[in-house]
Amino acid sequence: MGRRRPGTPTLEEVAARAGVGRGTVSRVINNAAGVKESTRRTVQRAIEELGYVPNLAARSLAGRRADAVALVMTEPDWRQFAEPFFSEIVSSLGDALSDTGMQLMLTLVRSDAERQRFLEYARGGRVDGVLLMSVHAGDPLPDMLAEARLPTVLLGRRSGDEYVSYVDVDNVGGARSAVSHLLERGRRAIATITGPADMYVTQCRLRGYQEALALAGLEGEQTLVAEGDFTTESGRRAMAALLRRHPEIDGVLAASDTTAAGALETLHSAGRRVPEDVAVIGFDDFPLAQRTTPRLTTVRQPIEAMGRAMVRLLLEEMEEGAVAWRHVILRTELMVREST
Amino acid sequence: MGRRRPGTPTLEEVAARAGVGRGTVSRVINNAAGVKESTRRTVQRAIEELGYVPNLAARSLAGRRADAVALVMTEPDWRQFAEPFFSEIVSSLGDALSDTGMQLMLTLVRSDAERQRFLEYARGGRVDGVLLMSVHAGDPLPDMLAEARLPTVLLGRRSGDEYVSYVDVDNVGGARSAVSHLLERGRRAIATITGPADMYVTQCRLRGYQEALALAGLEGEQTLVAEGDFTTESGRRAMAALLRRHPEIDGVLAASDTTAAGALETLHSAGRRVPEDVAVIGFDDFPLAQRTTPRLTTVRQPIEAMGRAMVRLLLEEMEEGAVAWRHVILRTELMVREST
DNA sequence: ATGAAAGCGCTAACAT
DNA sequence: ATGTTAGCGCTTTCAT
Repeated sequence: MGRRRPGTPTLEEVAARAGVGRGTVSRVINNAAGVKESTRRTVQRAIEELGYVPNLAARSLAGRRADAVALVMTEPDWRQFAEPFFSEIVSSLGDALSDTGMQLMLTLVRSDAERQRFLEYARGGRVDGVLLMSVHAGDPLPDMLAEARLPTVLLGRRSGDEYVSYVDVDNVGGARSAVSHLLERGRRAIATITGPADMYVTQCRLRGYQEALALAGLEGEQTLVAEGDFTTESGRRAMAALLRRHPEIDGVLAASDTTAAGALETLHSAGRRVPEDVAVIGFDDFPLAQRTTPRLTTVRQPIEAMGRAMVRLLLEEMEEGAVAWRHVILRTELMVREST
Repeated sequence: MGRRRPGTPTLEEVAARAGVGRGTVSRVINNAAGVKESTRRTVQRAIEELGYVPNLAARSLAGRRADAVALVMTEPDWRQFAEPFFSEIVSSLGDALSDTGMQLMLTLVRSDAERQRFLEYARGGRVDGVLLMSVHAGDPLPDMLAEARLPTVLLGRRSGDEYVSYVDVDNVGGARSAVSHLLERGRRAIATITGPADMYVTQCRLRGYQEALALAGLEGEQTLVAEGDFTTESGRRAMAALLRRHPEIDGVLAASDTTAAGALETLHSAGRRVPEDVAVIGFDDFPLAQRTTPRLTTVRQPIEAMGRAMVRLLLEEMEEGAVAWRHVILRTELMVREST
């Protein structure tokens, strides 16, 4: 195939035009020290006049770096994509990366074939590191990347003994404090709508939920637990099922912002008043959902900090050549807004 | 910075191990014809044993192609991201590209700085072509890419005389047939919730809406038009405003699936029955929304075909070196499901 | 401070 | 059918 872009000036032509060596031009475009101010300007003018743009393939080859990192979504059905959580994370990663001069590229891995393709792409040196979102328990991609010694950082972990570098939040603690909060306010029939059962984050939050109940001397009933998948629709469905089984429910811990929104809709339709009859706590509470269905209490995840931490870990791994894994667990915070 | 991955075997080492020349190895990894089956296997064994992976930077440099295309979102506030339409398009692009062996990478351009960064990235040869989604009227990125002679295909156009290659649908016709359909069923007070006013797609659909009314001898009132931004929330808000101004509304044309969903929610809350009191038609109707709020009639966009067409145009431009622009306008289809 | 030169790992054209 | 060779455009010593 004849994919090519002819007529692109090279560094050599710039050097010729500026009457300097190629090394000097290289130093100029990389802002390296040790170039006389006057020559720097001469070179810069030549660059402008020729409309020179560095060839990144050549730079990669010579410099052995890609100046790009991939953010991979392995979500098999990626309705997750639509989560405000997801876009907030992407935003914060973009911000954190913008200082480093690296490009962030999103990649979707929906099948084994795509997983393989991405692996070749990454091992081929097109990215310097990989960030992974929403990893499910059995996902082999982190291991494949680790084996290839590619700097890799997960958002969340696949299990309690995850080794690959990750940034996670204290999900057990977050869930526990949310449920404890409800119990202190006198709620007794507290249900929970979880995320996908094969995600560690789900298990952690469930444990927090159960621990809080146990602390209060209550024993969690299996029928007060409904599985969702972080979407609004799953929140609606799960809430409806819970109400059918337990009309007496007076508190709910939801897996996410959007799940909580779905649950609230169903509660409203069923004529329940919120929070008078039923209090709902979810993880995070984004502006859009707030406008629709304001809640008073949420478990807040420090999304900005999560993005920054992921980038920091990745840079550290890149720096030293992926010889060690690092783990960061950030605190969640129970956020209570006073009703107005 | 010490970003590097040492110990990666090269093609040369593979050649040595297999006892062949580098050319032969190159032919094998590229599945080129003209290699004896026995040597091919010898080489393949050497590749396996060494765990060889081609260096893509070197390949790019020598072959002058990146084997990757970027899908760029320029949406300044990218709640669009959450649209099923968006994920469907990405899916169809992924499918269409998977045959070509090219990587699809999503890129977000949220600011001028990011626009510039992406431009350097693309001009630097990291992608062979660029796909652009949801371009607003004044977006300069398509022109910048065109000037750099980068194969580029837009989804939708910035105006009626767009020149850069694009794939669009017949928005005027789609909107017109939807409104005509409503008129034929006896509706008279038909409102519309549009997309952002600075998008050509919005103007086209509005024109279709007005044309249908004019054909029926009605004159469209300005107050029957409300601006949204494709989101569910904007659908709710706009519908509420419309109902306030025109309680007699008996038909609505919505900008999208999600906008329609929002409008339907508001209608339900207001005690209106759908479609007995008010009929709602939107562009597209995705499974998720269907479950929540089934509608009977939609304007269907051929999303699969749109993705395929975009990839085809891009490949053609790449083939010939971006010497011509191509435009494709796909038909929309009014889809009437019989109520059950 | 700057120029010259040696690669980086691959593809493709040219030999054989 | 396969080996050889000349780049691709840049970064990075090493001289000067």
